[in-house]
Amino acid sequence: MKDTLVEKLVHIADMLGLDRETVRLTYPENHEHGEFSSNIALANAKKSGLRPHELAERIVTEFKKNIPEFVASVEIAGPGFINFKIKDRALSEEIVRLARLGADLGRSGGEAGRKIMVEYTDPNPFKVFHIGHLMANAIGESISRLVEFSGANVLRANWQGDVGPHVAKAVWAARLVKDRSDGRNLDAALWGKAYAAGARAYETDTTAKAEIEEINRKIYDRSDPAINALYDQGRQTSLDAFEGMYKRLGTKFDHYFFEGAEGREGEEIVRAHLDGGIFEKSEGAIVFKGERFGLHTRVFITSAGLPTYETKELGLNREKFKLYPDLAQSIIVTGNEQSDYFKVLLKVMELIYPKITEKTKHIAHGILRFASGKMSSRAGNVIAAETLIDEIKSLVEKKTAGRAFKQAEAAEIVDSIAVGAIKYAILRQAIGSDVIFDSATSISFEGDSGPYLQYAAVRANSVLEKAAAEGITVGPEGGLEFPNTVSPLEKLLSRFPDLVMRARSEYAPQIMANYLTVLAGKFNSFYASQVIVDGQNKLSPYYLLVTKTFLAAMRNGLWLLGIGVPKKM
RNA sequence: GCUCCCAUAGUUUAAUGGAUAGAACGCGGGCCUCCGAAGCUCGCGAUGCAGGUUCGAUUCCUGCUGGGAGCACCA
Repeated sequence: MKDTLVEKLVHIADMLGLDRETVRLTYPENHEHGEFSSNIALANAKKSGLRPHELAERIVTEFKKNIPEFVASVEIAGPGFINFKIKDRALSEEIVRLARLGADLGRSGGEAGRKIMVEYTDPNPFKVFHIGHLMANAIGESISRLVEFSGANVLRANWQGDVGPHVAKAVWAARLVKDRSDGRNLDAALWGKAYAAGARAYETDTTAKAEIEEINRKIYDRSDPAINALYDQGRQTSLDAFEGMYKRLGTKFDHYFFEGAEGREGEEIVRAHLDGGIFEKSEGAIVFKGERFGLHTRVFITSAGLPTYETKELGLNREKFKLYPDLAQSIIVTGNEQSDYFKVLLKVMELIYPKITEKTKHIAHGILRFASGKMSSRAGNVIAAETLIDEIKSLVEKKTAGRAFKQAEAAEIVDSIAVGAIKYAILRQAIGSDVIFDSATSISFEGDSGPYLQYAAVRANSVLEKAAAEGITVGPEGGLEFPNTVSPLEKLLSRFPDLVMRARSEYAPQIMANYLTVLAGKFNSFYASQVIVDGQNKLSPYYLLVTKTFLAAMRNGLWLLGIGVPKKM
């Protein structure tokens, strides 16, 4: 319906000599303003030399010459808005149409054939998978799924620092621990502690600092068998632990890139452009002077001859397009503390390989902070993702204590609710600003929360199950009885496919999160205002059809946020 | 010091330059002999300050105030 109206308005805009780019339809907040609204007359009044109201009248006159069947009325309101009201019957029929789409509701083919890589999470082996990684993962996964729904072929990528000073610090400390513990291997948590211990020693102990720097070099050139063995074991242990976390979060990566490999590729690029005016030598290091572009200077090769993160990333981004020359877009999700760094990197990339750079997009997110409670962030205190999830899990367990679940399904339900609660808290607001996660009060499972959405979906599912048990059919497509007036639920539900596209094009999961919250509220009101499953009511099959469409929208909408719908809760 | 980002009810936040700034938590009322009350329903309550652009500014521009981040061999 929206597409048909836009098409017609574009046609009229062309006829009247208006800017067709200004043709946009919005959903008015006030339902008295109809289902769709256009400000085209306001936007073009000045250029056309007419008053907004006069221009609106001309447009409406043209529009009425051939009015689409589903339109109930067209009115000019306020300063010159054109408001469209849709027939209730047409909205009901739209719900029938959406119901037929089933699991494909919201999918479109606009980006079919496009290959898009999304890089996110990026934890470093030897260090803990912390809540920053959790946040990046939630956002990156949701963006990946939004892109996937538009028909593109998404390649999920993970970029991990398996070499560098942080690794040397961990290996240095691990060596000492191993000497004292019968040569037993360290698990992922101990490796995380080893890193922290090594990092402290590096700051305070000059002997340790020298040893760590030597280990760093040995890791790069793999010259010491004992170090190699320790390093290989630690790397694998960390990566295995990360896989467990991805499974829990519902992410599966297609590609793992490592700094060890890309660093060598990056070095070649830097050395190849050393005399080309991009890089220069300074104090023994090779640097890029960004000041001439309004940026800052960054080191690419250290005075010790080792590549820095920037060089490794230079290799990485070329490698992505070497692997997939037909990549249409490369999206990189990181924390916003890297925003300025990325500006420098993208400038260097633009100077070296402009075509790749055009297709590369950096998305920056904020950090997860805690207002109060035992997880409130103290300086230098890194919170493991697992700690947060377990904390929320225990809250969920308390909350669900009164519910009778089978032992086997209880664990799955609690995990689904806990992860859903955390993901929703991250995705409900605009990417880029910090998420304030108050572990004392804000993890309520009421109102604006993941569990609220899951609850509405579970409830809808239980209604449908009851109908099936009572043998009431869900909206037979021929001879379905429609109500005279449609509820706000159907109106909102009909926007779902359009909202998915908007969330995708703006890289904004929060558009979906917000929409689902309002939608769930409308369903809850719908549910409260009449009995849906009622063998005596001729409208019951229609109500069930609306419920079915609602559930499909919730399932797909929550899936786009990376949140599952439990069977019960 | 320089650069970037942010500022909306008590709190956490939404709003492709548009109409009466939308929610949630909290607070105060009402609703379970009816499909799951983790729900529904009614009420109170907000655009940091000063200018500018515009028919129209939470949104764009300038300054100020307050907060966060980054700025040479870390990632």
